[in-house]
Amino acid sequence: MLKEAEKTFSDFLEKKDLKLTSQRRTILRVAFEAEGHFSAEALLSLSKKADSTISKATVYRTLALLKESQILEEQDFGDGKKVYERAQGRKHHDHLICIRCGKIIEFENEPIERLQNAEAQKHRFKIVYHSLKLFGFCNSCG
Amino acid sequence: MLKEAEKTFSDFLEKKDLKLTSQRRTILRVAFEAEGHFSAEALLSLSKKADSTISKATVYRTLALLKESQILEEQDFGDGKKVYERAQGRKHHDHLICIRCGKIIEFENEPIERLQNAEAQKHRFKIVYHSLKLFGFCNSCG
DNA sequence: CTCTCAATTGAGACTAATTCTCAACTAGAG
DNA sequence: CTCTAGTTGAGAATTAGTCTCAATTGAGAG
Ligand SMILES: [Zn+2]
Ligand SMILES: [Zn+2]
Ligand SMILES: [Zn+2]
Ligand SMILES: [Zn+2]
Repeated sequence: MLKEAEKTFSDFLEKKDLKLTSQRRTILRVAFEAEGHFSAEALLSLSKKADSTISKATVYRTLALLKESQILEEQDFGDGKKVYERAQGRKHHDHLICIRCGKIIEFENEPIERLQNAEAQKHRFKIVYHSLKLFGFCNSCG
Repeated sequence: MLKEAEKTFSDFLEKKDLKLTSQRRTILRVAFEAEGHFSAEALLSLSKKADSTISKATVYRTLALLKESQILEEQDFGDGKKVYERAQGRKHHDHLICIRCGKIIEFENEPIERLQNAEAQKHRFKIVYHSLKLFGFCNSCG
């Protein structure tokens, strides 16, 4: 999993004449070890544990590259900071977000995806990406 | 339309022991005259034309109240600032957003709404609100 | 291995949307 | 009219994210 992502990332960087630095390598690895959805701030803090000299600017810059290479995906759950999650090698999914406890539930729903495409077609619109978020109360917070 | 909203707003304020001030009245009226999706900044600028003493803080505070009373709905189309649109008296809809020209297309899709509810039920989750945004290229930007 | 240089980095300044503070002001009940 | 809790404007504060720039480094050429 990580190996594949490293390959994807180095190919991506090479294609853009960018360099695979030790900082970029570290941040990618740390992002892969992080579970679920993590913020830039959390990634910075975890990355510093592996290499205390890694800076905020580099984490943000690297996140942009990981997003562009589709290794990570950016999500905005509406709490003022963006979060990221692994995308490469995973199926697309959407989210249920509990507005009381913050719990995130992921789901895959092919029929919805198909209807979204049909709706876009109706407007002669080409979807590049989409975001479906259902906010409310989870089972425990109901 | 505006009359109904004024009634909703004054009832809402009364129920919360808040006052219907001239600033709040002005901002509500200006929001109703504004077409489509507008930012807090745009609403401030329009409100100042009606009453030059209205401040940024009051616009933000009033927007929060209009949102809470469900007269307006807040949207985040991902360009760094939130936008608002009339909600009272309108049907729920979701959005197609062109990532080249910024055009917003609204659509209503009952089957998708039903599938969302079914998906939530599957997780014993109570939806309070949701957001479905399809980003891509519109007809003209294709 | 060394040279070279464009790409990269860390530190911290900066940006911009939104929120907060507080003293002066006012809606509206009585 | 009076009283007072709620409201206001001005600008400071907050904060996620971006930018600047001098020093550093990856990696291809020799
Ligand atoms: Zn989806
Ligand atoms: Zn997810
Ligand atoms: Zn919807
Ligand atoms: Zn809309």
